[in-house]
Amino acid sequence: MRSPSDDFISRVLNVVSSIPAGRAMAYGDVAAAVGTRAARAVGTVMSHYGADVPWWRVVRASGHPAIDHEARALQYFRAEGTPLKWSRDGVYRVDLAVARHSP
DNA sequence: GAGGTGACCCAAG
DNA sequence: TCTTGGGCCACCT
Repeated sequence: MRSPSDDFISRVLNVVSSIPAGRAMAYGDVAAAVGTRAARAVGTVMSHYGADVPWWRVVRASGHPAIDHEARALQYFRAEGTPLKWSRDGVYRVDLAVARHSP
């Protein structure tokens, strides 16, 4: 049973799960990969269905990880060797210039 | 069918 | 570099 809505969710999960370790994509890039501009919808859907996909590999266009999940994502990034850019205040962001994955 | 919400994006100051 | 405001799309009630 695949409702049209599930199709959107399945596409998002499929793209995210296709991101190799050590790389990352922006929400807008995932949205574009599924044929839409709904970057926010990607985040909303991931918040409920992202438990089965590497959600930490999806970050904002600025390189910041999902809000309230920076610490959780950081552990995965360090384990996978994802290129990070550190700020003086202890905040980090993914170096999409190097880690950006093209679908 | 309509309105509100959200793990967002972009441009300007 | 950081903050503010407006806009886009899909999901839920």
